[in-house]
Amino acid sequence: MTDILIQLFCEAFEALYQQKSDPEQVNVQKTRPEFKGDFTINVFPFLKMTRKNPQVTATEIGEKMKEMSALVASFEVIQGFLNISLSDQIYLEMLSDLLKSGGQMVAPVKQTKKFVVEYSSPNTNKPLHLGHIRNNLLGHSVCALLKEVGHEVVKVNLVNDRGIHICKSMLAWQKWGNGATPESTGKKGDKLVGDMYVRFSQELKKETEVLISQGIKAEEAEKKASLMLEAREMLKKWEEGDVEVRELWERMNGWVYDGFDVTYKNLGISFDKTYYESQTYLLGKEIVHEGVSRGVFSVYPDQSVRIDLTAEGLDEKVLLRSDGTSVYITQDLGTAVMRQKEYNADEMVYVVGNEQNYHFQVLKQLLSKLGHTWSEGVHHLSYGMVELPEGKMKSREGTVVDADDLMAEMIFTAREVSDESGKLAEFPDAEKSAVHRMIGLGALKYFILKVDPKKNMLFDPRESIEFEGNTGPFIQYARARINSVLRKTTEAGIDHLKSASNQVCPDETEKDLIRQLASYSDVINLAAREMNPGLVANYLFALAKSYNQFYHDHPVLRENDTEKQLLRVNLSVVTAETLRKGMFLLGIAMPERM
RNA sequence: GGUUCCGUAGCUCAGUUGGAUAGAGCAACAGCCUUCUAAGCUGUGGGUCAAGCGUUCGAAUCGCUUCGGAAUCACCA
Repeated sequence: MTDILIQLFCEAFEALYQQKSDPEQVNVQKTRPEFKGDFTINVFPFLKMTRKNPQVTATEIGEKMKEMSALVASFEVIQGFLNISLSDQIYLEMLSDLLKSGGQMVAPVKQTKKFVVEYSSPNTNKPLHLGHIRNNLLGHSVCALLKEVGHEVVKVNLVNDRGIHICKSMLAWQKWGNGATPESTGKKGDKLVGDMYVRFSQELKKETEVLISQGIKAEEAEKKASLMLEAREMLKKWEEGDVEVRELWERMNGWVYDGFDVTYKNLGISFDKTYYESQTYLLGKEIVHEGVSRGVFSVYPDQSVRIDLTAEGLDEKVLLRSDGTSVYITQDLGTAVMRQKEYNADEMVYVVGNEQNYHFQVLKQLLSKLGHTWSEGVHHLSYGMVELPEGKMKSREGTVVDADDLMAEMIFTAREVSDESGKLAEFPDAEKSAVHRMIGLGALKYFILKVDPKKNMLFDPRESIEFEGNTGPFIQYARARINSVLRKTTEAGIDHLKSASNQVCPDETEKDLIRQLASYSDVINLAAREMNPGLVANYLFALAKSYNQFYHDHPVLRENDTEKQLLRVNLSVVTAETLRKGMFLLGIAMPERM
């Protein structure tokens, strides 16, 4: 819609002043409610070209636009703002187009690309928590958005399955696990392994406290503790391929994956491909060695490999330890190169918390130094931390919010609220719990996704399970009510696939709804470009709110004028579909009734 | 100390190429169900957009400075 107006404006401008106006400069926005009109164009940027005052310029352009197109019904000029009122006919056409396309279609981007998006990236020493939830929801939604606008998307997970952390869990299991398995304890595998990790930390703490009391410094004590030495020894054995260690490692990681699968399934998250660091960590070394031979990286006297990035505003970075082992960035270098070889992507997106901003700056810089032109497409989708009302989550203080527990609580609360209302009373139990799930998870997902990804967010458990106001269930409810209306109109034999005739005049509320519905495609495109699902969430909330206002005083079934009734049915159909599609892009399911 | 990000109503957040009198939700208060699902709708109160200076027709938005908060600057991941 705005595209058409911009074009019309430019044509009118050229016809009037024999000069071309830059379409980029044309600022079209919704007219503020206190003024008459539908869309507003600001003429200030063009005054230098017209050499006339704002009032005259806007009036002249307005008149020309009206003359050139039937789109413009009338206009008003206030302080350099050209407020254009569109004809009723246009609104009916917009609605009819939306209806014909089967609800909502998103205009594809001009240039489609291939994206590889990495998200989730868990460690196998502890269960998924609230922070992972934000990551997973973001990754999932961004992928859905990119696909929706026409890009090709490969969703990948990179599991950090090796390293000292998992050795700690393994060691603790050997020492204090008593042979416990998920089967024998009935515990989820990731939880069991997580418990072992906690146990290790506790025992290590005890040991270091003893050492400290003997006068050894804290840092030293942790390094010298026998448990730590044992863990390191185990890591070494792992790297050497020790059969016993490898077997235990595979067994315990297997438990973790079974546990993760359950959590992912609950959350509705999936991947096209899963990478494991154990299979990729060696690749980075080769790349670093190659970099050395090409003079990109330098070997220092202590045999460590480094690069000086101070000229780029960064610091000196170690790429290989003096003992020749790889560090974090070495691995990421390897996986990036491997992944690019495999997929030849135009864009490589990493959904990773903002604590790693520096890391990704370095990674991109290194890839570029190595001569990989595709490093331009490396993009760190950095998101803010999730904090609790009492502060940051700290595993030491037991304030970490477990993903499984959180989901279960949300669903439980949904059940309570639903049972209290009695709205699903005559539903079979299976269907009821399915709806409770959708509501509970809808609340959780929406609560997290509505916030701008790059900002830190506060997760207040009390607020997250609210089902009123700007929440997921509010939007689900709006659609469930529409469904209810549509069921009844269908029963009454009203054909909602027929467009309303052009005899009807939509009122302001109805026009407002149509305008919002018509902007869906633009919103999705913007959200995809910015990789910001929050834009979709806010749009859907505003749309649901507008529909609720409409619903309140625009009866559908009881409307006697059949043309008006048809218009309202059509509005309801398109709104319901828009809400459903939009929420789908956020990974949120919509109950038919609630 | 260097770098990056953030600071908008009591609380949580919108506000996207700089546009009219800065908006929602929650919380508070007052109304609306014999009428398509009240998980809804309507209204009231609530602001020095952290502070200052600058850029210009116009700044929450851009620049500089200051204050406050966060992250990071590992031979951890």
